[in-house]
Amino acid sequence: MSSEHTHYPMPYVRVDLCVFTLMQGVLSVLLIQRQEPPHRGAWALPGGALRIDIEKTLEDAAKRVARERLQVPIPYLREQGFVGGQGHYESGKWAISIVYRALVRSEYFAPEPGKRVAGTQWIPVEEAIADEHLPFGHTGVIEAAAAALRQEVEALDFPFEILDSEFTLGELQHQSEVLLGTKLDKSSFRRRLAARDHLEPTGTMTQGSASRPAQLYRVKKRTT
Amino acid sequence: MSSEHTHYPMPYVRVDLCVFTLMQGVLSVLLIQRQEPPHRGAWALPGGALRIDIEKTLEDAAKRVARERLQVPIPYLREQGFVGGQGHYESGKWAISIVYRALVRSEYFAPEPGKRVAGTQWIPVEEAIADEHLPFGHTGVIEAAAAALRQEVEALDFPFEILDSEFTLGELQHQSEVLLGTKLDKSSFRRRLAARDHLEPTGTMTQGSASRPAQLYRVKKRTT
DNA sequence: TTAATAGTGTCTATCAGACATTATTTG
DNA sequence: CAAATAATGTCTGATAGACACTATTAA
Repeated sequence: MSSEHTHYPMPYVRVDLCVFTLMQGVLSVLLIQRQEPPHRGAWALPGGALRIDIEKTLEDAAKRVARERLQVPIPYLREQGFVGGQGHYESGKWAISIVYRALVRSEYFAPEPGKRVAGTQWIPVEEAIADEHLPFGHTGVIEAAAAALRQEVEALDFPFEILDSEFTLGELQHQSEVLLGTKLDKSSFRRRLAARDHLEPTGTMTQGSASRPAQLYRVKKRTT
Repeated sequence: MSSEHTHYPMPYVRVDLCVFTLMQGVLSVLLIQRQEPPHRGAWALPGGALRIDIEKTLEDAAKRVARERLQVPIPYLREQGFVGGQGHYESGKWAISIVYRALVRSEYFAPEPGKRVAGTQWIPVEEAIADEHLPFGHTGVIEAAAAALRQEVEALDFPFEILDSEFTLGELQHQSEVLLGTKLDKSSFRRRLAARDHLEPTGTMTQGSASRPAQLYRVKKRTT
């Protein structure tokens, strides 16, 4: 009896990135303009073929995709999910997309069109979701990824990666507000944060801020 | 310039199932004993190669895997996630597992060893998670899937699929308690349920129960 | 009657949001 | 001084859990 995995044809496997940032106070997602078919000229999530000949993990692949397509290194990668099926990428052909999610600081993450990319663009998530024309089912992917991100922020299971290593609670609150798209109450926000017990004061304060100095905090080292 | 997806070697792609049920009041997961290498003889999640030659979607693949390996049809499939990398399935080789989660009623879901399966077994989730010897990283997969399932139940975003089409609130609460592994307060459970507004009374009551008859409920049709 | 479960009401602790107040800096 | 933000306190409304109580059936 033949082994179960002998010589079945395998699908085309891609790794796609859903990279979010805050642009002018709005949660935005990074799209690239495709330089190659299918959907040449269209805007879509950055992604690329999985290269099992040169990498060992899916996360490696996601990082390489960022380097190649966007010419920047990428932190904060989280597994988002998968989509696929026959005709997912090219008509009639089988393809699977493995999707990773990221959140970056736009000051430090300046994507430049790389290999097979004609252009890059941050577009507000709400616009992206409203745009039914995104290829490869990316509209749905972005919607799901943004929901997952916002749920993290609401639970204060926060991607602290996008702040400096030391930050004030005011800065943290502001980031959260922009990510969620709503105002938060200061008192309540701090109470909830304290309950999570993930932060600790550094002992030093901000200086020269034209207002009262604020305590700086850092993320506690995990005792996992 | 060559197209981005020409002739890269692709990984072996599997679809694995994390099927849960309630056995004797304990949340349990279905394992199969492998009849083929790798890990011949070991117990692991049921799964199989993606067959792009005979199916069109990943969900189709998951359903076929259930038919072939377990000889039963499967309802309630949810996307769970992915794992993979070099050596994930066979030493040195690249493989990806697409994982679907399911919850079934053990009275109606009687798996029988199918193709390449030496045996099937329900084992309590806590035991499975404690067992570090499960191959293919399935320990972690089961842990994540059970957490996702329990989160659904806690939020009363409930897999009503595992109940009869008409059921009492007592039955529903009992199912939830077993899934979560904790007792719930009746009054509070009903209040939260009412707030969700997902159920409606059928108008008829249970009969012959040696205790007070209970109102039967059904799931409201979604107005999505 | 008792046993069993259904169904509901009440009390309380918790917690998040609203809002006020005081503190501390620069200009 | 005013303007700005930090930091904290207080009140209130919503909600979940604990618990009690009544209701309705079979045996």
